[in-house]
Amino acid sequence: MPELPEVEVVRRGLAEWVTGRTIAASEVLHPRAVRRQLGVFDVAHRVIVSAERRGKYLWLPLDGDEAILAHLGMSGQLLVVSPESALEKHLRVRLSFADGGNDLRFVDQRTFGHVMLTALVDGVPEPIAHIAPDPFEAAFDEELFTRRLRAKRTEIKRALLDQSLISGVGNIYADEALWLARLHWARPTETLTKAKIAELLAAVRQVMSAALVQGGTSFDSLYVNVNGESGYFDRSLEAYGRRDLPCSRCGTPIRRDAFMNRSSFSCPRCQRKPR
DNA sequence: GCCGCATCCTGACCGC
DNA sequence: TGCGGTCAGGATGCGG
Repeated sequence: MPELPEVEVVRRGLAEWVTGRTIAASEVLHPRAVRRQLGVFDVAHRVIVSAERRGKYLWLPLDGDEAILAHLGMSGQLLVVSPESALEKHLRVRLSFADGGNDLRFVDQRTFGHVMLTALVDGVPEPIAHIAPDPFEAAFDEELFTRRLRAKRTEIKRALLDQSLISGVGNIYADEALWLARLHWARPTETLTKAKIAELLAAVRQVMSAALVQGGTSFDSLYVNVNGESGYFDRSLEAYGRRDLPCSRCGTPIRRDAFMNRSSFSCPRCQRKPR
Protein backbone atom coordinates (compact mmCIF):
# COMPACT_ATOMS: atom_id res chain seq x y z
CA MET A 1 0.00 0.00 0.00
CA PRO A 2 2.27 2.72 -1.20
CA GLU A 3 1.95 6.05 0.55
CA LEU A 4 4.41 8.93 0.51
CA PRO A 5 7.44 7.14 2.06
CA GLU A 6 7.08 4.12 -0.22
CA VAL A 7 6.66 6.29 -3.30
CA GLU A 8 9.72 8.31 -2.27
CA VAL A 9 11.77 5.10 -2.02
CA VAL A 10 10.70 4.27 -5.57
CA ARG A 11 11.46 7.82 -6.77
CA ARG A 12 15.00 7.58 -5.44
CA GLY A 13 15.49 4.31 -7.23
CA LEU A 14 14.24 5.80 -10.49
CA ALA A 15 16.48 8.84 -10.07
CA GLU A 16 19.44 6.50 -9.74
CA TRP A 17 18.60 4.00 -12.46
CA VAL A 18 16.67 5.70 -15.27
CA THR A 19 17.50 9.41 -15.40
CA GLY A 20 19.55 10.51 -18.38
CA ARG A 21 18.57 7.44 -20.37
CA THR A 22 16.86 7.41 -23.77
CA ILE A 23 13.75 5.25 -24.12
CA ALA A 24 13.92 2.90 -27.11
CA ALA A 25 10.36 1.59 -27.06
CA SER A 26 7.25 1.47 -24.90
CA GLU A 27 4.82 -1.41 -24.85
CA VAL A 28 1.38 -1.34 -23.20
CA LEU A 29 0.21 -4.80 -22.14
CA HIS A 30 -3.04 -3.80 -20.40
CA PRO A 31 -5.25 -0.93 -21.63
CA ARG A 32 -6.44 0.01 -18.16
CA ALA A 33 -2.89 0.78 -17.04
CA VAL A 34 -2.76 3.81 -19.35
CA ARG A 35 -6.39 4.89 -18.85
CA ARG A 36 -7.62 6.61 -22.00
CA GLN A 37 -4.20 6.75 -23.62
CA LEU A 38 -4.20 3.47 -25.50
CA GLY A 39 -2.51 4.27 -28.79
CA VAL A 40 -1.43 7.63 -27.38
CA PHE A 41 1.09 6.45 -24.83
CA ASP A 42 4.23 6.40 -26.93
CA VAL A 43 7.46 7.64 -25.40
CA ALA A 44 10.00 6.09 -27.77
CA HIS A 45 13.15 8.15 -28.34
CA ARG A 46 12.42 10.44 -25.40
CA VAL A 47 15.04 11.18 -22.75
CA ILE A 48 14.17 10.88 -19.05
CA VAL A 49 15.47 14.03 -17.38
CA SER A 50 14.79 13.37 -13.68
CA ALA A 51 12.42 11.68 -11.20
CA GLU A 52 9.95 13.83 -9.24
CA ARG A 53 7.19 13.26 -6.69
CA ARG A 54 4.27 15.03 -5.07
CA GLY A 55 2.36 13.07 -2.46
CA LYS A 56 1.76 9.60 -3.88
CA TYR A 57 2.32 10.62 -7.50
CA LEU A 58 5.60 10.09 -9.33
CA TRP A 59 6.64 11.58 -12.62
CA LEU A 60 9.55 11.37 -14.99
CA PRO A 61 10.04 14.67 -16.84
CA LEU A 62 11.04 14.11 -20.46
CA ASP A 63 12.87 16.39 -22.85
CA GLY A 64 10.27 19.05 -23.70
CA ASP A 65 7.36 20.06 -21.41
CA GLU A 66 6.00 16.56 -20.92
CA ALA A 67 6.36 13.81 -18.37
CA ILE A 68 5.45 10.21 -17.69
CA LEU A 69 3.12 10.41 -14.69
CA ALA A 70 2.64 7.32 -12.51
CA HIS A 71 0.43 6.38 -9.58
CA LEU A 72 1.06 3.01 -7.96
CA GLY A 73 -2.51 2.65 -6.69
CA MET A 74 -2.58 -0.19 -4.20
CA SER A 75 -0.38 -2.79 -5.79
CA GLY A 76 1.67 -1.00 -8.45
CA GLN A 77 5.39 -1.61 -8.76
CA LEU A 78 7.98 0.13 -10.92
CA LEU A 79 10.78 -2.37 -11.41
CA VAL A 80 14.20 -1.92 -12.97
CA VAL A 81 15.03 -5.36 -14.36
CA SER A 82 17.09 -7.04 -17.03
CA PRO A 83 15.45 -7.07 -20.47
CA GLU A 84 16.07 -10.82 -20.52
CA SER A 85 14.18 -11.53 -17.28
CA ALA A 86 10.84 -13.32 -17.56
CA LEU A 87 7.78 -11.12 -18.04
CA GLU A 88 5.93 -10.63 -14.77
CA LYS A 89 2.42 -12.07 -14.51
CA HIS A 90 0.89 -8.63 -13.99
CA LEU A 91 3.20 -6.65 -16.26
CA ARG A 92 1.20 -3.68 -17.61
CA VAL A 93 3.72 -1.36 -19.29
CA ARG A 94 7.26 -2.01 -20.38
CA LEU A 95 9.90 0.57 -21.34
CA SER A 96 13.12 -0.56 -22.96
CA PHE A 97 16.13 1.68 -23.39
CA ALA A 98 18.45 2.63 -26.21
CA ASP A 99 21.52 1.70 -24.14
CA GLY A 100 20.33 -1.92 -24.03
CA GLY A 101 20.39 -1.81 -20.22
CA ASN A 102 17.68 -2.69 -17.70
CA ASP A 103 13.99 -2.23 -18.56
CA LEU A 104 11.62 -0.10 -16.54
CA ARG A 105 8.50 -2.19 -15.95
CA PHE A 106 5.16 -1.20 -14.46
CA VAL A 107 3.66 -4.24 -12.76
CA ASP A 108 0.26 -3.96 -11.09
CA GLN A 109 -1.83 -6.84 -9.81
CA ARG A 110 -5.03 -4.96 -8.97
CA THR A 111 -4.83 -2.41 -11.78
CA PHE A 112 -5.71 0.53 -9.54
CA GLY A 113 -2.49 2.22 -10.59
CA HIS A 114 -1.71 3.83 -13.91
CA VAL A 115 0.90 5.58 -16.00
CA MET A 116 0.27 8.32 -18.54
CA LEU A 117 2.00 10.80 -20.80
CA THR A 118 1.08 14.31 -19.74
CA ALA A 119 1.97 17.98 -20.11
CA LEU A 120 3.92 19.75 -17.38
CA VAL A 121 2.47 23.07 -16.22
CA ASP A 122 4.88 25.06 -14.07
CA GLY A 123 6.80 21.85 -13.49
CA VAL A 124 3.74 19.90 -12.26
CA PRO A 125 1.84 17.31 -14.34
CA GLU A 126 -1.45 18.79 -15.51
CA PRO A 127 -3.71 15.98 -14.17
CA ILE A 128 -2.49 16.51 -10.60
CA ALA A 129 -2.64 20.30 -10.52
CA HIS A 130 -5.57 20.02 -8.10
CA ILE A 131 -3.75 18.09 -5.38
CA ALA A 132 -2.08 19.93 -2.52
CA PRO A 133 1.67 19.85 -1.90
CA ASP A 134 2.80 17.17 0.53
CA PRO A 135 4.08 18.13 3.99
CA PHE A 136 7.72 17.73 3.01
CA GLU A 137 7.59 20.23 0.15
CA ALA A 138 8.68 23.85 0.54
CA ALA A 139 5.42 24.72 -1.25
CA PHE A 140 3.36 23.22 1.58
CA ASP A 141 1.60 26.15 3.28
CA GLU A 142 0.95 25.18 6.88
CA GLU A 143 -1.17 28.22 7.63
CA LEU A 144 -3.35 27.65 4.59
CA PHE A 145 -3.74 23.98 5.51
CA THR A 146 -4.76 24.91 9.05
CA ARG A 147 -7.31 27.43 7.83
CA ARG A 148 -8.85 25.09 5.27
CA LEU A 149 -8.93 22.20 7.73
CA ARG A 150 -10.80 24.19 10.36
CA ALA A 151 -13.28 25.42 7.75
CA LYS A 152 -14.22 21.86 6.90
CA ARG A 153 -17.17 20.06 8.44
CA THR A 154 -15.88 16.54 8.52
CA GLU A 155 -13.84 14.09 10.60
CA ILE A 156 -10.08 14.57 10.95
CA LYS A 157 -9.11 11.28 9.33
CA ARG A 158 -11.25 11.95 6.27
CA ALA A 159 -9.50 15.32 5.98
CA LEU A 160 -6.04 13.73 6.26
CA LEU A 161 -6.91 11.40 3.39
CA ASP A 162 -8.17 14.30 1.24
CA GLN A 163 -5.34 14.81 -1.24
CA SER A 164 -6.57 18.28 -2.19
CA LEU A 165 -5.89 19.41 1.39
CA ILE A 166 -2.62 17.57 2.05
CA SER A 167 -1.13 14.93 -0.21
CA GLY A 168 0.79 11.75 0.49
CA VAL A 169 -1.16 10.50 3.53
CA GLY A 170 -2.99 7.18 3.21
CA ASN A 171 -4.76 4.88 5.65
CA ILE A 172 -1.65 3.54 7.37
CA TYR A 173 0.13 6.80 8.14
CA ALA A 174 -3.14 8.55 8.98
CA ASP A 175 -3.71 6.01 11.76
CA GLU A 176 -0.09 6.25 12.91
CA ALA A 177 -0.06 10.06 13.00
CA LEU A 178 -3.42 10.22 14.82
CA TRP A 179 -2.12 7.74 17.41
CA LEU A 180 1.03 9.79 17.93
CA ALA A 181 -0.97 13.03 18.28
CA ARG A 182 -3.53 11.30 20.55
CA LEU A 183 -6.44 12.21 18.30
CA HIS A 184 -9.50 10.06 17.59
CA TRP A 185 -10.15 9.53 13.87
CA ALA A 186 -13.72 10.85 14.11
CA ARG A 187 -12.80 14.14 15.77
CA PRO A 188 -14.64 16.98 13.98
CA THR A 189 -12.10 19.19 12.23
CA GLU A 190 -13.75 22.43 13.29
CA THR A 191 -13.06 21.62 16.96
CA LEU A 192 -9.27 21.42 16.50
CA THR A 193 -7.10 24.24 17.81
CA LYS A 194 -4.23 25.65 15.77
CA ALA A 195 -1.81 24.14 18.28
CA LYS A 196 -3.35 20.68 17.94
CA ILE A 197 -3.21 20.87 14.15
CA ALA A 198 0.47 21.84 14.37
CA GLU A 199 1.05 18.83 16.63
CA LEU A 200 -0.75 16.56 14.18
CA LEU A 201 1.29 17.85 11.23
CA ALA A 202 4.48 17.26 13.20
CA ALA A 203 3.24 13.71 13.86
CA VAL A 204 2.52 13.15 10.16
CA ARG A 205 6.05 14.24 9.28
CA GLN A 206 7.56 12.18 12.08
CA VAL A 207 5.92 8.87 11.16
CA MET A 208 6.64 9.32 7.47
CA SER A 209 10.27 10.27 8.07
CA ALA A 210 10.75 7.25 10.29
CA ALA A 211 9.16 5.01 7.65
CA LEU A 212 11.38 6.42 4.94
CA VAL A 213 14.51 5.63 6.92
CA GLN A 214 13.40 2.00 7.04
CA GLY A 215 12.62 1.82 3.34
CA GLY A 216 8.85 2.06 3.76
CA THR A 217 6.15 -0.25 5.08
CA SER A 218 5.32 -3.64 3.68
CA PHE A 219 3.06 -6.48 4.76
CA ASP A 220 3.83 -8.73 1.86
CA SER A 221 5.69 -8.66 -1.43
CA LEU A 222 3.24 -6.25 -3.04
CA TYR A 223 5.06 -3.10 -2.13
CA VAL A 224 8.70 -3.08 -3.20
CA ASN A 225 11.40 -0.68 -4.35
CA VAL A 226 12.70 -0.67 -7.93
CA ASN A 227 14.88 -3.68 -7.12
CA GLY A 228 11.95 -5.68 -5.77
CA GLU A 229 12.91 -5.35 -2.08
CA SER A 230 10.49 -4.65 0.80
CA GLY A 231 10.87 -2.12 3.61
CA TYR A 232 10.78 -2.79 7.33
CA PHE A 233 8.57 -0.12 8.85
CA ASP A 234 5.71 -2.55 9.50
CA ARG A 235 7.71 -3.67 12.54
CA SER A 236 7.44 -0.14 13.91
CA LEU A 237 3.70 0.39 13.50
CA GLU A 238 1.93 1.48 16.71
CA ALA A 239 -1.75 1.34 15.69
CA TYR A 240 -2.35 0.18 12.13
CA GLY A 241 -3.09 -3.54 11.90
CA ARG A 242 -2.63 -4.01 15.68
CA ARG A 243 -6.18 -4.96 16.63
CA ASP A 244 -6.36 -6.37 20.19
CA LEU A 245 -2.63 -5.87 20.73
CA PRO A 246 -1.60 -3.61 23.63
CA CYS A 247 -1.00 0.10 23.01
CA SER A 248 2.70 0.73 23.61
CA ARG A 249 1.89 3.83 25.71
CA CYS A 250 -0.82 2.53 28.03
CA GLY A 251 -1.32 -1.19 27.40
CA THR A 252 -4.98 -0.85 26.39
CA PRO A 253 -5.87 -3.15 23.47
CA ILE A 254 -5.95 -1.32 20.14
CA ARG A 255 -9.40 -1.34 18.57
CA ARG A 256 -10.50 -1.61 15.00
CA ASP A 257 -13.43 0.44 13.73
CA ALA A 258 -15.08 0.21 10.34
CA PHE A 259 -14.29 3.37 8.43
CA MET A 260 -15.07 4.27 4.82
CA ASN A 261 -15.37 0.62 3.78
CA ARG A 262 -12.01 -0.13 5.40
CA SER A 263 -10.42 0.06 8.85
CA SER A 264 -9.32 2.55 11.45
CA PHE A 265 -7.07 1.43 14.28
CA SER A 266 -6.77 3.45 17.47
CA CYS A 267 -6.16 3.25 21.20
CA PRO A 268 -9.50 3.75 23.00
CA ARG A 269 -7.71 5.27 25.99
CA CYS A 270 -5.08 7.53 24.39
CA GLN A 271 -7.41 8.61 21.59
CA ARG A 272 -10.71 9.45 23.24
CA LYS A 273 -13.79 9.29 21.08
CA PRO A 274 -15.45 12.71 20.62
CA ARG A 275 -18.91 13.14 22.12
C1' DG B 1 -19.78 23.86 -3.50
C1' DC B 2 -19.23 20.53 -0.14
C1' DC B 3 -19.62 15.99 1.76
C1' DG B 4 -19.92 11.00 1.83
C1' DC B 5 -20.45 6.79 -0.40
C1' DA B 6 -20.06 3.23 -4.14
C1' DT B 7 -17.03 1.64 -7.43
C1' DC B 8 -13.01 -0.26 -9.79
C1' DC B 9 -9.67 -5.00 -9.13
C1' DT B 10 -7.21 -9.47 -7.75
C1' DG B 11 -5.35 -12.56 -4.47
C1' DA B 12 -4.94 -14.09 0.27
C1' DC B 13 -7.34 -15.94 3.75
C1' DC B 14 -11.09 -18.11 6.40
C1' DG B 15 -14.91 -21.19 7.40
C1' DC B 16 -17.71 -24.82 5.91
C1' DT C 1 -9.95 -30.21 -1.74
C1' DG C 2 -12.84 -26.81 -3.23
C1' DC C 3 -15.97 -23.23 -2.99
C1' DG C 4 -17.98 -18.87 -1.62
C1' DG C 5 -17.53 -14.84 1.13
C1' DT C 6 -14.69 -11.14 3.03
C1' DC C 7 -11.03 -7.96 3.14
C1' DA C 8 -7.42 -4.78 1.51
C1' DG C 9 -7.63 0.42 -0.22
C1' DG C 10 -6.54 5.46 -3.67
C1' DA C 11 -8.94 8.15 -6.57
C1' DT C 12 -13.00 9.23 -9.08
C1' DG C 13 -17.59 10.35 -10.05
C1' DC C 14 -22.13 10.91 -8.66
C1' DG C 15 -26.09 11.78 -5.62
C1' DG C 16 -27.86 14.38 -1.77
